[in-house]
Amino acid sequence: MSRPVEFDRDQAVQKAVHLFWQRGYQATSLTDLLDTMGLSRSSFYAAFGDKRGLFVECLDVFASRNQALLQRARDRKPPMAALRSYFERNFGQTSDPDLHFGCMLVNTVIELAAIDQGLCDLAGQHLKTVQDLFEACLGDAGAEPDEAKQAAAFLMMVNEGARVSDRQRISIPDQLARINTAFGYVESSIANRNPANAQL
Amino acid sequence: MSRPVEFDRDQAVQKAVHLFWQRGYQATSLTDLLDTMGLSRSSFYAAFGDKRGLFVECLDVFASRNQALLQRARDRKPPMAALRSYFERNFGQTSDPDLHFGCMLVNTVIELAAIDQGLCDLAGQHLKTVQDLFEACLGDAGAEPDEAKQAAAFLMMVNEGARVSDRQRISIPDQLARINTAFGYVESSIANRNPANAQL
DNA sequence: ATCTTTCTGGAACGGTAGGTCCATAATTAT
DNA sequence: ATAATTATGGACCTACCGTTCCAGAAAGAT
Repeated sequence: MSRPVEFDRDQAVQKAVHLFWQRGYQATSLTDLLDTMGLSRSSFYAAFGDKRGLFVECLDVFASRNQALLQRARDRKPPMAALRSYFERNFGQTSDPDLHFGCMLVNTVIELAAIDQGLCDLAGQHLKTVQDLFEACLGDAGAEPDEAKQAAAFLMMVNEGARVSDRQRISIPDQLARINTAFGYVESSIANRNPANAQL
Repeated sequence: MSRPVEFDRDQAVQKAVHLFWQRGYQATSLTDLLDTMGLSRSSFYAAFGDKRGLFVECLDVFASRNQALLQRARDRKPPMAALRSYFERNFGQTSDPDLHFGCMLVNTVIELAAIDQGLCDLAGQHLKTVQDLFEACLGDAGAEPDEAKQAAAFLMMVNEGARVSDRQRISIPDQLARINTAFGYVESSIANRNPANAQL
C-alpha cells in the first residue's frame, strides 16, 4: 500500500560511512550527508531519526565489516598471516593515495572522548571485539592463554598507533616497517616460550 | 604609554591548552575559551588574531612542554628509564581520575587530518621531534644507529596507540602492562644484538 | 478513476558559530 | 588637568548548524 521508498538504504549508509570515516562526526554536516547520500531532509529524518542515530548505524556497519574482514582472513590463512593482513590493510593495496582515513573506530574514540561518551564507548566496545579476535588468532598460533591475552592487548595498542600514523600520511614503506617490527617481536616471543611451534 | 593589558597572556594560553587538549579544536567554542581564559572578545582578537591562531600557539606550547619533560628525564635518569617515564606519564601518577586527555598532538592529527591539513601537519612535525628524542635515548642505551631509528619509529607508534587507549579510560594497570610489554620487546632486542650492554 | 497512505522537496525555525565594530574606560605623558 | 593612546565590554553581523513542518507528488488498493 502506498508509495515506496525511493532510495537504497544500504547504499546510502555506505556513503555515510565513507564520509564520517573521512571527516569525523562534527565536521560532517547534515548538508554534506544529504548531498552524498542523495536524499532530502525529510527522507533522512524519516529513515534515520537524526544525525547521531545515523552515526551509530555507521559505526556498527564499519565495525562488522572490519570484523568480517579479519574473520575471513582467519578462515583462509595461517593465524599470524591473517593477523598481519589486518594491520597491512589500507597501507599496501590501496590505489587511491589520499585514502588514509585510519580506522573509523579509533577516530571516533579520539574525537568524541570528551564530547559524547556514549559514542566513544560504542566505538571502544567494537575495538574490544576486534581485540578478542586478535586473542583468538594468537591462540591459533600456539600462544598460551595468558600470553595470547597480553599480546592481543599489545597488538590493539599497535593497531591504534598504526591508524594514527596512517592519518599523518607517513610513507607506506615506513608504516609497513613499523608493523613488521611489532610482529617480529610478538612472533619471536611466542616461538621462544613455546619452541614446539616452529610454524606460525 | 597608555593603558596596559589586564590579563596574564601566558596564563590565559595555559588555560586554552587545557581546554583544547580536553575537547579538541572544533568542539571548543570561542565562548568556552573566553569564559575559561577570562577575557572579552575584543581582547581575544587583539591578542591572538583568531581561534586558529590561538590553537597554533597552544600546539606549540604543548609540544615544547612535552619535549622538555622527556629531555629533563633524559638528563636525570638512565636512558631506558627516561623513555619509560615518558610513556607512563598521565597513567600512574595523575590524581584526577578523569584527566585522560591522551596527547594533544595525537588528538589533533586524528581530529583535523581531513579538516585542516596545516594544523595536522604541525602536530605531526611536533610528534616527529619527539620521535627524534626517542632515537637519541635509544642511542644512549647502546642501540646501533639503524636499530635506534627503527625502534624509535616503533615506539612512536606505541605512544600513539597508548594515547588512544588512554582516552578510552582503560584501566591503568592494563595500560601499564601494555607499555611494559612493548618495552620488554625493545629492551631484549637491544640486549640480544649487543650483549655488551647489560645495563640499560 | 478515486481514495488512501506514504514519501518527498523545500521553506522556515531557533540557536549558535566565529568574527567585527564602536563607544567607553583606563592609563601614561605632558 | 588635559590630551593621546590603547584595552575593554557588549551589541551586532552574517552564515550555518540540526531539526521541524507542511503542501504536494507518487504509488498501491479498490
